[in-house]
Amino acid sequence: MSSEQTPDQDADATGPPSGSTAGSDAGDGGGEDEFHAFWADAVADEVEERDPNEPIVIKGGVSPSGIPHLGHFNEILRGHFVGEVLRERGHEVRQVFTSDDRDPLRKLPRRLADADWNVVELGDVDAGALGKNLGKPYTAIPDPFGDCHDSYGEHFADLLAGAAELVDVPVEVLSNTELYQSGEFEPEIRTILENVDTAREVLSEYQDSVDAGYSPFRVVCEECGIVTTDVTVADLEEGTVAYECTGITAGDREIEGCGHSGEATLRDGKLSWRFEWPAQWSLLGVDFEPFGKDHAEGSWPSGEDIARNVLDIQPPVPMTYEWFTLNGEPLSSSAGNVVTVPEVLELLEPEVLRYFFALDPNKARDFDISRLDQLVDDFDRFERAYFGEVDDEELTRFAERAYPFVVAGRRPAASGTESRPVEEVKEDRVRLPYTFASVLGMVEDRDLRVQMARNEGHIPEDAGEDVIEDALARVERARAWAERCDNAYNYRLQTDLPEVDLDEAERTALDDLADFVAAGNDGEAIQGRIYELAEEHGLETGDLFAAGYKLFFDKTQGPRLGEFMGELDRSFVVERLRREG
RNA sequence: GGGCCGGUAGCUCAGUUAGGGAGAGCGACGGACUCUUAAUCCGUCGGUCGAGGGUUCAAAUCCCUUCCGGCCCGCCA
Repeated sequence: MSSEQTPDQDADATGPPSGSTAGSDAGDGGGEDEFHAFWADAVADEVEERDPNEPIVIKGGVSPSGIPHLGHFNEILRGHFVGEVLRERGHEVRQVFTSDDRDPLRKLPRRLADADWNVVELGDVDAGALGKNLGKPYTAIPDPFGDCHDSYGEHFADLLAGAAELVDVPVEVLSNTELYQSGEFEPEIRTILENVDTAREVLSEYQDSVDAGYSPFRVVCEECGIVTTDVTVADLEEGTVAYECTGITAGDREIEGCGHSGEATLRDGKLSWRFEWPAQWSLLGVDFEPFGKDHAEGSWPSGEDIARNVLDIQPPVPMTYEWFTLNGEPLSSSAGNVVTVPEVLELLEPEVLRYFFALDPNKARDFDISRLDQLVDDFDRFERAYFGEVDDEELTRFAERAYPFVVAGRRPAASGTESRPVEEVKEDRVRLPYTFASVLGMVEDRDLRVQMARNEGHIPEDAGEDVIEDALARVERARAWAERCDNAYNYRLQTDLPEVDLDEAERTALDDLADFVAAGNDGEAIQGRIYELAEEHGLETGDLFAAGYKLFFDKTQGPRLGEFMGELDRSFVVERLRREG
């Protein structure tokens, strides 16, 4: 489970899959542990050791508290890779994702996103109306963007599911609220309430505040709608509880209750998180669940205990993932340090993003947008390693195993819930180096981009049209990256003559250069000629280059000028050098 | 205070499962291309493997201690 408010998690770390780290070295299976180059295989081993029933159930979950961001994708993609490995081993796998949407809204997020991922500030919606819903379940709060969804909770759960589909991970989203309302959760709630003394005893070992008055079940007040905690069992046989709406504590502030006293059924409330999580395992038969490191020392140990000693089930195989940072800072919805999946997919291919999550979950990583070129380069190298083109044994072992899962996601089939793999491994695929792609992004013309790529040997002569099209797709993304970061690749060939202020020597030098270009010399020759002309006209080379850059890019720096001009239409270059248009 | 996870080159990271050569990419620097101008190619530099101790013929890897960072041990996810 990932979380809602806090600096959200994300990183990765295979936690101590129960078997691997701590515990079980003493166990039976010594010797059968195989080395795996891909962590998902090691996790899959552990899942298989449980002798799970088919289908194997992999779960994740999150509170739909606000904009789904990249951190939440640990929850989805870590499970996805394990699921894919298990499928490959012949198992039937069901990957579900609970929207923990009966959780109460504890504070208003600073920013929201509409159904099309447009991020808006809290002030752009009716914050006052939204603020009246503190303490109420997400599914009991109106969609802040009007009627696009039935509730706040559904709005953000839907965004998350949509984002998962963008990276070809189909997840089955289950609403907690529905599980409660439909009565599906009742058996677990009953078991816990029937054994409430044991339940308290178990949890009290992990939480000091648990005393004889603690109720694992909370009720949504029929009067004011908040999730209140002052609950006592009235008649378990009838399935009713009594409550008094005394309010709840949300972070540093108290949400006042209305004081109403009433009775409610087991469908009208929710289990506290520490019980809800194991109850989900029980109800859904969960075999594997990844979670952020915040849970590793908190709710996981108590959940495991509750599963065994209150619900009498075997807890799932756990996996802790480390959180990652964004641009060197913790992800934080409140501080605004978040990036969404659609945003990221404007900058790189889905498989590169999937690759990021295929790396060791146990290591905290930084998702640094200013250096995405490095991530993409790493992915390209990883890809080449799969095809045996990299002299690196370790990387090759990892790539041979993980690459097919990284490039091949799944999409729902036309009917039913079965999914199918997409994106076959393509051997003839051309990947333009990312920074080179951003150089191509300086020009608009598609044919010119192709020609430049061919000249540099990045596109083979025999490349088919579809291969070229695929390769060019990266140019738009690299272009978007250069613009977003406004970095050394953010130059744009100016279609109209920029305003330039040149001195006499510069003008004559440029005129001479125009003649040289007009005579049909190629890019390399032009590049050389610039140096000669600078000398002949008593100019600093830097000044002449700057004049050239000014003419073509309206900046004082740019890519290798001569070669670049050599790629362009000759008459255009000549005209531009003569400041004629 | 207790616990979990990390710490390997300027940067991003492999390598720790099972002890034996300290590695890659990028960057930087140098060079080539008539050329100081971010796309190509060649080369070089670059690390007390956070620190200290122990075990061992041999430790980045195992053990102990310790420093730094993140997280948990309240709430909540």
